[in-house]
Amino acid sequence: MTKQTRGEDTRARILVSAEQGFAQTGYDSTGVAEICKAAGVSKGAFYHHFTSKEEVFLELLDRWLTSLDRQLADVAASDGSLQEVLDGLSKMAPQILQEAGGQYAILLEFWTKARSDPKVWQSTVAYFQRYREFFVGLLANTPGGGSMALEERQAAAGVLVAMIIGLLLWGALDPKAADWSCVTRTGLELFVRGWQGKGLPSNDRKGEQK
Amino acid sequence: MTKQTRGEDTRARILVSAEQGFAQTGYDSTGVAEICKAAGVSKGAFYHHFTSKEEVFLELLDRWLTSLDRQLADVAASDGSLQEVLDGLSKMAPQILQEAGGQYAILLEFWTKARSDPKVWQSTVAYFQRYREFFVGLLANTPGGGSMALEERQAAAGVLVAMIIGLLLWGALDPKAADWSCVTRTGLELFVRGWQGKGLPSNDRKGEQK
DNA sequence: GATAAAATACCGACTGGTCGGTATTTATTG
DNA sequence: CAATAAATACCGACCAGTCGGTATTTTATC
Repeated sequence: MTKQTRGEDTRARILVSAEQGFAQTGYDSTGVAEICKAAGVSKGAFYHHFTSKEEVFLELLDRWLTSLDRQLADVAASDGSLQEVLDGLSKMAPQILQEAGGQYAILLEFWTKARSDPKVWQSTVAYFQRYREFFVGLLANTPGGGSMALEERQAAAGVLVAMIIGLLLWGALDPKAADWSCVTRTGLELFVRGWQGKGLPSNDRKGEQK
Repeated sequence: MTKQTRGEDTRARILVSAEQGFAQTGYDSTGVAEICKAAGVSKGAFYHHFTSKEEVFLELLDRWLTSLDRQLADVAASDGSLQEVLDGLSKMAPQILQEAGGQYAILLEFWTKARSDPKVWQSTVAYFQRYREFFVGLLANTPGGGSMALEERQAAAGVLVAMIIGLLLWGALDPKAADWSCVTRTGLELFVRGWQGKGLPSNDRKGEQK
């Protein structure tokens, strides 16, 4: 093993162990010593590759966001309709939510730390927004969606993102509380139906009561 | 001031300061000394009234859940329809979300700590479920809702709760990102429309009518 | 291609400071 | 003079980060 690859390997092992630690017990309660032990590496090696524990965290966040961007770009490039994209999301759901119980639990850590760390906050909030804007664009392509006021589309897109956030959080916290992929599918279905019925003034103003 | 009232006052001040601290900077980064200082109280007083920092946290959680139960009971007792209840929620939203940026930020702390503390986890998860079950009951009272399979109602109720969770989290994290009461209203509207259109195979299969 | 020099990867004992919690003392009330 | 409430000084565990030193690989020189 050449020197360089060895170094890269060590670095990678540290990142993996840190991610596991953060995901399982949180940033604060995961000590550097612990990470090192799990990675089979000394503290010296740790601080050889990273200047601080926080730097490790930020790199993990960065990697996560990058992969997210890639996924988003993929979906956006496919140029599908709302229905298609949400169907796609539906299909991705089981896999993502599967991981949510395990590795994706680090999501919670990102959101938690966003409160105290401005850098993390900015990144976190920014990708919420990015997702929302993405959906705003999508909604404009639905029948009647183009004529909708921007605010309405923004609000609806916000709802969608909030729903996804909620599902991820709840799913990560309590994977066995429900069949999450089923709930996700239902949520997206309801959303689409609600949105498509929005133009029509039918059932809302006077219609039902019970 | 009698001895007893003095004690109660001290105790209350500690709780308030602790809540503020936890909400603003999180459980871990809020030291006991800090809480005491904010409350204008000594460490001795703190440990006179509480056996540990964690006990304070659990009491705050307990109070929060109790008040939540009360609200839930109120709404349930009113025996309203889905529409009415969600309208009620819509009206409560501005107030709650107002506080979300400030005091309700402690919600995040509860959810965070739920990951590492089994007690907190149990409580947290339990009230998610309780809320969901509440909505399941409500959904049964909608036109056509009674005939719906239990799983469908559960999934839909889960969606609703997830949406609310997402809105609270996002709203607490970034109060200025949107007009949250508007987004909430939109979300509930979309949900109701989506749910009421659910029985009918209308919009997506073939034509449309109601 | 041998050898010296430099750079890189790594080790682990140690430190400085933080923080939850305790022990002891002092004040206040009934 | 009890007994409760509150203040102060202090302890010990823990932990992020440091530092002096070693081992291994690469580069330079002849």
